[in-house]
Amino acid sequence: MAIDKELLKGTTSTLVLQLLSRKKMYGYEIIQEFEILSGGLFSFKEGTLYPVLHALETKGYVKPEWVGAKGSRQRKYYLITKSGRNQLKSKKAEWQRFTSTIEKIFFGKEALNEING
Amino acid sequence: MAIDKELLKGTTSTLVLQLLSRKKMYGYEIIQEFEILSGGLFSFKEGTLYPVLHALETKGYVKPEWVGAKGSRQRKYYLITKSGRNQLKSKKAEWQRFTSTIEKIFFGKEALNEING
DNA sequence: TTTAATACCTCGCTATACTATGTATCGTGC
DNA sequence: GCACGATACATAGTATAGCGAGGTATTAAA
Repeated sequence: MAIDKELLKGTTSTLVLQLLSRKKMYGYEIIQEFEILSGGLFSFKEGTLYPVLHALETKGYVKPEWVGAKGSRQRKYYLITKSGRNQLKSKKAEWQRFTSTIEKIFFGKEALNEING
Repeated sequence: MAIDKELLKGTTSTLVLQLLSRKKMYGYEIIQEFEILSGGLFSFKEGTLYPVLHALETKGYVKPEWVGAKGSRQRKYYLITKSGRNQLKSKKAEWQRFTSTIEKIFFGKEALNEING
């Protein structure tokens, strides 16, 4: 298995990193944004997202930043790190290798993004 | 989650059905064929494939057929059923919806197979 | 005859995503 | 003022996929 087998199970962490690569966001905001971006096709549940964010933090890919006036609602914003950007780039490349291969098997042709890209 | 969440975890069953849609095959042969088709990018382990084949059989998507002269090596060939072909078609469509969405998020464009296909 | 490849199988482990639940703040309507 | 839904964080328990490790047996090659 030259490709990370985890890719088979999910792209959750990579999707989260992708969103954070554009702007810092807080958990609840990420959940809503995915709902919109996917056109309702899929959504992240809280029980999925928060542990993922904590795991990304542990690995040093994101850094949290509490924002909010004292005594008011606190929002935990996450910022992607340099290491996180490297990880994102690597995982997206892996995604393309994986999907290219699946497309070839499913539809009997080279992946279009290799022909055209 | 309008899309089957299982897709996030794996495309294994669908890949197996895809191979069986072309010709009947036996387990060990499927493992070797995937190794070749994926160019060594990934492979199915026996601990994964055999349970998958049994699950597909339980669902009625494939039917087993023992082949081999009496007293000689027996090979358990699997044949895809009509129901299995319907499932395959449905799952491949689901795969395309899913990857289109991910591509859009990752690379900020409509999936190429929608633009060109 | 020993070894590697072929060919089938199952048990237990790990990791992911989900459900359910808990806590607390904020905005709106009455 | 307060009830209620939306916002915002979090964790515990559950289900399941894929894998590692092990088992059995046949066949071919050294």
